[in-house]
Amino acid sequence: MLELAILGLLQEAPMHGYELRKELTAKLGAIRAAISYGSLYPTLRRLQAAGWITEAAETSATAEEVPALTSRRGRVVYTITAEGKERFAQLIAQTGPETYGDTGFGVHFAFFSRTDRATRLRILEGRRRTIEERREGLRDMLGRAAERLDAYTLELQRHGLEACEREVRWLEELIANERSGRAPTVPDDGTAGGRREDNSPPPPGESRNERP
Amino acid sequence: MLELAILGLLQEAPMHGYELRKELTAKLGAIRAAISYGSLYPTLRRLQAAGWITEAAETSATAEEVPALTSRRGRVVYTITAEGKERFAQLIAQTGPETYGDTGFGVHFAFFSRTDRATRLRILEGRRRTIEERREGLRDMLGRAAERLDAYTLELQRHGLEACEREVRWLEELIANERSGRAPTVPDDGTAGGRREDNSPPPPGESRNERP
DNA sequence: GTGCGATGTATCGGTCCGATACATCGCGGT
DNA sequence: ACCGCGATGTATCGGACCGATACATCGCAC
Repeated sequence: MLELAILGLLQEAPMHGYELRKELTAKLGAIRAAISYGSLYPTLRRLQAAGWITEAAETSATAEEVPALTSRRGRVVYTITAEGKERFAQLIAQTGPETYGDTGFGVHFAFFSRTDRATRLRILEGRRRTIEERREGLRDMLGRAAERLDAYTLELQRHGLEACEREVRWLEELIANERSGRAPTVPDDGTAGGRREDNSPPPPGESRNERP
Repeated sequence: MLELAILGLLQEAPMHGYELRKELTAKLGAIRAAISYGSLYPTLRRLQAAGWITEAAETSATAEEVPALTSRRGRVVYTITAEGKERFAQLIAQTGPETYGDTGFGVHFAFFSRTDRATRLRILEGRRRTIEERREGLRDMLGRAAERLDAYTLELQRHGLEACEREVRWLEELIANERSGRAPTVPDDGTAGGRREDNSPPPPGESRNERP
């Protein structure tokens, strides 16, 4: 999952680790708290070893006049390679069970503007199915097995059930929008008129593989 | 987290691994999908090594007449020890930052009927604070940094923000109920009259440490 | 001039997951 | 009468990710 997210972000611009973490946190803020460096750096190492990204030490730009002298450990800037872009396209298009879990779905969704519409629909529907199953499980629990659980556990289930129902409704809307070829619109937060009409996702057709 | 959940469940009855997993999944169904055996068995081993639980192989009850002959690998039943109960009480009462994360909070909440009221309040308020901070982060993002993000990411944030707002409201209700000494009541699902008036949590005072 | 918070890179131990393997039991289909 | 197959049941292994920790530099406020 981290691999996908990193590849996706580096496609927008080269970055160093710290910056990458901040962008990651911004983009995935709704999903997970913050990515740990204990995950980030080893993953960057792995991606570099695989050839998906290259790392370049940032030197003082002019020349290496004073190399020693408080050996400045410059920032390491990571850049995605052509193979990395291919890898990203492959990862973003392939959907498995983990694509529909909370984290997996969130990461995929965050890169929907780089995903073709067919895949977007596949993912949204898979997610809906997953949540519907979770919802049914909770409903069963609140029905049949209710007397085995204490009041607090029951309340937790109730709250979880409600969250499931809301998410299914949200997904329905997104799916309807996708089918009609529209951008994701805010459902209506009281003030009429959408948020902004530019920066909409690629109108139906292509999406990935615009030239570097 | 798993440690706490296992100790809590075994306090209700001795169980073998498979059963434990099912109960765990039932009790925490609203929080996480299902506990992996790859976590469960190693944790059980660890708990046993620490002396919090004991494991007893289940033999055929009558006698070991036919010991060989398709060596029946009986189920292993785990039982909590007195030290284990102490450990549970300690874990349930101690609150740290991880208590307020999604998983940590869910597990603690699921055992609220074994938690004293002061601790319940502390946890609910800590959780509220955590969610409020997440909410503020999302609001900032949707305000200041909105133009840097694409429409899909924005929509994800919006949905996350709404979830935060709902959870804060839910927590407010729970906190108010705790303060007034009432059990968690269903907010009103249309049909008047509560679900069931028995099995309410311990009225104000004691809660843990009822004799075995 | 000095402390201190933000920036920045990096490792280590530990928790938990997903895939996999293997064995038994009861039941329905043929 | 037999067979398969899904539920029950125990267990391991590699890998992903986290939290704590360490260490160094920069800019700026006091």
